[in-house]
Amino acid sequence: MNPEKPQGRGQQADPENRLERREQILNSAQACFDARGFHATSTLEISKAAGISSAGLYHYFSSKDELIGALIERELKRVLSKMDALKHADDFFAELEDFYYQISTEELKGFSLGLRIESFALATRSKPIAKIVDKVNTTFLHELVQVVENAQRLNQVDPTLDPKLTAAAIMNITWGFFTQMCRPENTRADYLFVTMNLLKAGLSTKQQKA
Amino acid sequence: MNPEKPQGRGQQADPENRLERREQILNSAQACFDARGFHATSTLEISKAAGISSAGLYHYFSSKDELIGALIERELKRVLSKMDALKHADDFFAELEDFYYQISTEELKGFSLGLRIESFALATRSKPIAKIVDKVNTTFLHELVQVVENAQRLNQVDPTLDPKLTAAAIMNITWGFFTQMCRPENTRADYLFVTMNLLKAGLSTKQQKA
Amino acid sequence: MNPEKPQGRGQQADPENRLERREQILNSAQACFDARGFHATSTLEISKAAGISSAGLYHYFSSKDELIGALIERELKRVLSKMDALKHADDFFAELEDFYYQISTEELKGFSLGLRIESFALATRSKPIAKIVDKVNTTFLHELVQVVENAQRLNQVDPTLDPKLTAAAIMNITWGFFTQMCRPENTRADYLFVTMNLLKAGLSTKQQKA
Amino acid sequence: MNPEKPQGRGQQADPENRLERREQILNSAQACFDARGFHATSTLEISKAAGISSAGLYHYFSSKDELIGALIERELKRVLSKMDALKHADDFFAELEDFYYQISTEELKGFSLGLRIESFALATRSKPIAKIVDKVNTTFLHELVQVVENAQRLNQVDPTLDPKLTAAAIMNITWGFFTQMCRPENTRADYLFVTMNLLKAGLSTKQQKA
DNA sequence: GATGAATGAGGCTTCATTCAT
DNA sequence: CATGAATGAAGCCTCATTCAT
Repeated sequence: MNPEKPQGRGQQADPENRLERREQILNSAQACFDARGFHATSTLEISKAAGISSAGLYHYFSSKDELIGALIERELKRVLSKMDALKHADDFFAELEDFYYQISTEELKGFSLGLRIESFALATRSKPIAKIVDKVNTTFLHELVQVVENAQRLNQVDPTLDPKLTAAAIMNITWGFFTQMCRPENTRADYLFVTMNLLKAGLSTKQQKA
Repeated sequence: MNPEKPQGRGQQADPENRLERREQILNSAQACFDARGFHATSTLEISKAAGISSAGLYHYFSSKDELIGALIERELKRVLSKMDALKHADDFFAELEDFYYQISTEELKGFSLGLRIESFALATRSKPIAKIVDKVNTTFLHELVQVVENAQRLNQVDPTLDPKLTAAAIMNITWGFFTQMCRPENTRADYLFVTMNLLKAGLSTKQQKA
Repeated sequence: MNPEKPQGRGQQADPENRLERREQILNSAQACFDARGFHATSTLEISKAAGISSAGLYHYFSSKDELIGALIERELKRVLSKMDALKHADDFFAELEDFYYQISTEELKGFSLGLRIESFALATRSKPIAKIVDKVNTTFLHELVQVVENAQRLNQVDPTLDPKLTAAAIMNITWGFFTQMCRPENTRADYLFVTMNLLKAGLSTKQQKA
Repeated sequence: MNPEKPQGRGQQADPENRLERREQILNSAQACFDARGFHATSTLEISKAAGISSAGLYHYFSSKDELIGALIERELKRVLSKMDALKHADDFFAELEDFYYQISTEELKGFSLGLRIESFALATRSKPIAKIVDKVNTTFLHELVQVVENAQRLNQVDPTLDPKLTAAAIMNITWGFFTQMCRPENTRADYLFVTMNLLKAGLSTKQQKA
């Protein structure tokens, strides 16, 4: 209203601006959570990191839990975007390995592995978070089904396998990999190798009868 | 007065008594943690559940973290004791499936799966807990190696496989299973099936060359 | 509603207000400490006396120790302000006697003598407090040097004396006086007399050679 | 009673033994207090250092405050014993300087200077401790009077001075010295020099009219 | 929309002391 | 006399959230 105070890029009720700010806050929050975990990070820390007042946070998120939920959901989108490559992969197993590799080195710039596990743990205790985590998992699983079907079309994954169960198998082993990668004593190379071996042995089209 | 309950104030010349009491506290604590998680359970709750004063807790554990650590360690022992069956199994895969089955139904009367995941998450944030979790994992892995070697001797697991990497593969998939079982939407039967299939396909002795 | 008391919740755009509130808290804290000592006064007592919640205290001071430190520092300023009179005194010894008199009757409205001694005792045990107490002492000593130099210029204090050592002597005897005044059985008049005599005998310009 | 359990040097109701044990406890307590101060030292620490149970402590002292009181009183005796040398000194000022020197280097093996100040501070807050500290001071002052009278007899201290007031002056300056010595930034040599100078100037027999 | 102040509730821990044995 | 266990009371501090401006 006051032309003398345009405050940066405008701060009016511009709805786009609002979303942008929200995103910034999520970024700051993610950095804090990554560093110290959900529980150990206070809303004050987050607001400071985001450059707002602690009350300001509540204009964008109605509670800390909501913020965490939003973060988990956003993270899903980020991961899903990486799945297109998988869905249209020519070499399914190679692409999958690359996917694991990226996630475990956090090249995805998303959640740290620790936060991923923490989300799961949190879901055990908080209904709202549980809802979101479940939704994320369902979506992810659903995508995996498509990935599997594509790989079956290419005859890289055994076409006789049930796509849903196969997706579940991948999900299973993927989370196992995440879990193990959380402990720094575990060597990534080894676990990546082992993980892929298991998947190849279990899923790939058997060629012995040719 | 009641020789079965020499508790209350005063000295129990019996050093065994102390350990027993400690164990009782661990039990109460486990129940609380199982119900509400590590973070949401207060030391006051635990002490109440254990029938002591809040201060009394600190005669047995020097901090909440130590208590949690002791619990995690105790849990390891419980699980390890179940591994003897695995080590001397005649039918490795059948026994393993039973092991998973038990753990996922908590027939082991140990940690809930949620707590297992929570331990992992906690380890990411707390050095002391990390130490204990790592120790637990190392021990568990070490036992798995022996389990694998036995299964190889029986020619049920492919003898050409490296025992250590194979144990890691089992570890990986086991934790994946735990993780998935934490979400009630996931059907145990399905995941158990999928998990076992993956392991059988990946590890069992190939007979195609006969 | 009352423009004189814009307190309560909400933002006081006035940054001065914050300092004022801080000062109020310091006043309340000082009263409590004076009455019961540093250790025996709880943060709750202080906050009640200041009319805030226990948590509110921590908006102004990050810990009880910091509060104590701030108090000690503030006290220094109060005392220093009284030293101008000394620095520009026409009759050094008379002015000094008055200074002692004031301090020992707490006309300075500052720390009670007990608190002064307690600060010293605390400094022996707490590094942060030690730092502040040392700074206070150094400043005080430094001022005393100037006081001495002025008195030497007036030929009331022997000009051949080393100003620094002389200041130390005054410091020494001053603290001795404080200490003794803490015990109510000691008569102020006597000790004031004794203290001044010692100082006069030790410091004043010798005239016997005239 | 049981000849099989003579427990070291006998533990029967031997009253002498009791006193010995008490003394041992006082020693341990003093060490703890010296290291951490009265407040920061817990009765548990003391009992551990003394090699008794925490309940055992209460067989010898009815409370922590009583223990502290006993310690302060014991300390007085130790210091008093060092005053004989002063009372019969040939060279009063030299002997006094030595006395200061010893105390400030803790060659007396008694209280640290910090504890001395702390005692004073404590006396401001606790009636029972106040009583003891006052008694200690009175006794000490009384002894000083005799010391002064002796020095006057030797014509080293001006015989026209009132012995009581003179003793008070020494007391004053002594405590000032103690206080300053508590802060490590203050050089002992300087303060010792200054202290002695002040005393000599203020108290010694004036010879200018000879 | 934004803020700094304020807070109720609660968390973990410590301590001096007592009691039954 | 000696002890280990037990505890009530309290202490300091933190946090998610709200309110007045």
